[in-house]
Amino acid sequence: MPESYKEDIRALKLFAEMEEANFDALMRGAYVQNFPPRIDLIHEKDRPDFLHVVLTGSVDLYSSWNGRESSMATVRPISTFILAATINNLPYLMSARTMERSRIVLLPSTDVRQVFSKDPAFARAIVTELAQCYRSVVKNTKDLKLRTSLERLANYILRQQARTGSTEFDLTMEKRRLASFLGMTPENLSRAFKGLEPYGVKVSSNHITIADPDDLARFAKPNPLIDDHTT
Amino acid sequence: MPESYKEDIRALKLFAEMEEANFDALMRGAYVQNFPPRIDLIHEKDRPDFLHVVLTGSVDLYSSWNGRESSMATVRPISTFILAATINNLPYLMSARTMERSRIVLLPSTDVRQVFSKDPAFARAIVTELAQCYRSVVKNTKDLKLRTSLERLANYILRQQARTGSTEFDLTMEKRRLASFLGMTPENLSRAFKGLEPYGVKVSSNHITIADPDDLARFAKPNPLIDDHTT
DNA sequence: AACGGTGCTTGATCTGGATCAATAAAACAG
DNA sequence: CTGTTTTATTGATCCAGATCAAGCACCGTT
Repeated sequence: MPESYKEDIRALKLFAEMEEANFDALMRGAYVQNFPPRIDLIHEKDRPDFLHVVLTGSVDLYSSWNGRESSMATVRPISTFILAATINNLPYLMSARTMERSRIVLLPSTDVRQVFSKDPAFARAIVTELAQCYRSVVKNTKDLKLRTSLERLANYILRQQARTGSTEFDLTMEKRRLASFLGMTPENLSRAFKGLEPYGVKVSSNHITIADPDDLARFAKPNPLIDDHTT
Repeated sequence: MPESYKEDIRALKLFAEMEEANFDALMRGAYVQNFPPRIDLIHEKDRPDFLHVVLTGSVDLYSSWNGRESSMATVRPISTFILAATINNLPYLMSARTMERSRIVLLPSTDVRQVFSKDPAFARAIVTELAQCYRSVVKNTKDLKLRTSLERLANYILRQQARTGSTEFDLTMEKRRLASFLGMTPENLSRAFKGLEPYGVKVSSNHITIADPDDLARFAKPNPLIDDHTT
């Protein structure tokens, strides 16, 4: 594996503090792979053979039941998925597919578990990471249970504004996937965008413009305990 | 603190493997408290002063936004809440109140974090615990996004059957709280119970009887990746 | 027993969002 | 480029579930 990839991975908080020797051991079994768009990487119920690290591109985590399907989260560079299954050696709860052309590192699960059990710094880093993941899912559940779909969309737009630091941005995923992620149908997302026009949200194709963020925020009532995914 | 409580706590997987000295240090700062029903223990947004351990009774974790409220989970003996906030020293995402008379141990967060950073066995146990918590919330999200309210209720009843090992049992919480937990209104829960009658579910007051579990399961289509909260 | 409070149920109505259907607009393959 | 497939939009309709409004059962208090 190219040295520069290793540096990218080592830069992650998760791997930053661990012992050099252990990191090397992890990297020895690792390999990189490039995937085209819409390729299934893992499938729920499978056993966690590898811990995945997204270097470029993006990955959609989704779940299915009884013929229905729902997008659960998007993984963007540089970060890992799905850590919890790997650590506890239990079946994946979600499937993963590339959203675009993506470069992904595969770390054998057995290696990860082995290093985890002998490197305290790595174990502690995993704790922090998992705690953050847990908190993100809780926030997402609050979003789903406490808000209407229009409110969820409004807050999603405000989060994107915060992320990009601009009142104008492009959607990072196709609308049907955004709809699924927000727990609604594509038709309804279309109408929801219309429903936010009175609050100054303009949509053309996948480009969003927010005329007056304060106006939108008065409607959306964003809350760090739901919308700030950094804490 | 009575010695027997310490033993109860030590019996938890979370504390079982840690060094004696560290466990003692944790227990030195700990104290037990008895709470009447419906007492608020912690409030979302507060800082995590204590890791809580429920010894007896039960605790409801709930969240609020914009005047709305929703039950997120129930904590039963013997287990801890809310670990993630304590470890990362970040504000609680959920509030907690006793559902009935409850005995609860309070462990100062600073002690927990201190022991966490010097006891590898404890750190590893926390990883396992957090990974499990994470997976539970993901399962809950799948339940919410992939199922109708009737299906959620049907699967909830089947989970209770599995938990109690009997086709007859009493609901462990009042119906209004169950409704909130399942993401519906009390009125709708009432009607949902009626809607399950054709599948052999009998309800009288808070007592549930399942005439034919297979019949109910054919409708509910339970799935371990959503309904088995032990893995 | 009478009282007031709270939670549960039931009916009537309303509405947010899903579904169905049709068209338009992209994205893609050959 | 052309035809094909997928996605997005829009309108019409439908339905699950929320809300509103009584009435009822239960429960602890006096």
